[in-house]
Amino acid sequence: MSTKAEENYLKTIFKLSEKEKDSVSTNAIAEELETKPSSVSDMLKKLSEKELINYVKYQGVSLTSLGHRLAVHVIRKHRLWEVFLVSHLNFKWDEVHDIAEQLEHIKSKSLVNRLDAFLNYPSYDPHGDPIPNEKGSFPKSTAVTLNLLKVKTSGKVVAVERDEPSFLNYLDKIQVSIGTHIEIVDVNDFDHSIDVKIDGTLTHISNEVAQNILICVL
Amino acid sequence: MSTKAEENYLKTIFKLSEKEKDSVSTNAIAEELETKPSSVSDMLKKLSEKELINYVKYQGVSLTSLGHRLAVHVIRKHRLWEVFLVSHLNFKWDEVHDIAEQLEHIKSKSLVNRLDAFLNYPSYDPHGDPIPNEKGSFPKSTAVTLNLLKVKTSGKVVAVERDEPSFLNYLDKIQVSIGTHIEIVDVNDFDHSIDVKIDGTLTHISNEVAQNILICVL
DNA sequence: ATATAAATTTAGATGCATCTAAATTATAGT
DNA sequence: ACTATAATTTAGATGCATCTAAATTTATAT
Repeated sequence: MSTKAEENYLKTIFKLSEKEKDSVSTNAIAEELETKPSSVSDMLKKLSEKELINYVKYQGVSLTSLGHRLAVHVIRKHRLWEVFLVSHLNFKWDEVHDIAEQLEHIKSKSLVNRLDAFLNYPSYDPHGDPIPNEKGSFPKSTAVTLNLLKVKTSGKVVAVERDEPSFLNYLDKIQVSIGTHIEIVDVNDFDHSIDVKIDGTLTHISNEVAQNILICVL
Repeated sequence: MSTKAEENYLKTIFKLSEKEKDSVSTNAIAEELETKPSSVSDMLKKLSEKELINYVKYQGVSLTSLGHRLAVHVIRKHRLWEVFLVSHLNFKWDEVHDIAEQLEHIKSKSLVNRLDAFLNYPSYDPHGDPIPNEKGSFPKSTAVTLNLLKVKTSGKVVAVERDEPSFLNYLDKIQVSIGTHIEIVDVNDFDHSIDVKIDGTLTHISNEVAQNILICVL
């Protein structure tokens, strides 16, 4: 049986593995989990003994297939609970992350799958993140981040890559949500910020924000 | 902030306080929580320092008003989640206790109250146990345990006092559920077992089982 | 009233998850 | 190739929740 801390480490390693090529570094994990590298070392040793990660000292880590399965299962639970909180308890999309962080660790063979059925097998959570099915496979998506689009192209927001209320509240303010249509009007070569048209109104968006908005080009 | 273990101790002390007159003993808590009396002593010291219980060494404990509030709040969460599991996720009444034991520890200012609203402010959980409202007050009930009824009296099952699947499955088998009408046909003076009529069919019930079925006399 | 039994607490240990400080290993620049 | 710096690991400590074994207090029974 896995502890809450172990599950959080696996989730983090999974997340970092998507960006970084092969192996994930101790420091990267420490930063993501807001803990000390020495604590990470301790935990990596334990996860390695449980055969949840491949770990060679000083060389970084990767998930074993067992670890990968567990990580995906925790992510599945997190995202399904987020759907429940938003669609049935009327939470806003910036309020659900912290609660889902707790709910994702509830252990029950049937709870997740019944919740999934109750919610009608959703494919995406309120932030547009894909929800793996019971077998662990994710729905396919061909989205690109907003900062990569060329002038005059346009598309629909399908997901955002950050959960912090500060980010989500900013999106609310500039009227960006899942499904919003965005057109690139101009790209600033200096700071890579962009001018976009959202619902007919012109808005200026920094590169950092654009990097965290996923677009499906039409 | 209270830990899971602390909350479980408070819940247990609350439960035992209902039966026992004034104070609850260390051994009683240990037995209920399936732990050692020495572990209980340790925890009582901590709960006392946090002013959640009144504790005098060797004299047993009682909840302070702060401890009482916290215990009732955890019970509220437990019972609301049970309602959700049965009425929306189609769990059976013998399957929900263990999951609710985990869900009751989720911390969020608004989650409980939103769940309460979503469920339409239920007054009783699937086992007939009263659900305290946001302020902590329980719905009134005038029920008595089945073993106390006289021959020829009858009433409706309003609650059961145990959560174990073995007990609940037995009730399912003899067709007893919340709302079932029961009539006392005969009382056996020797072992205090009773003959009852349930839905027209005669059934023999042991005193121990009868002690755990709550009846509202008609 | 006092010995014996029962209940309770203390002392000392364990496992988990974390920390700080120190030691070790890897990496990058010249 | 060598050294400075960065990354990582080890050593040793802390707090939590638990345990066993031993000591202490309370209750009981003659």
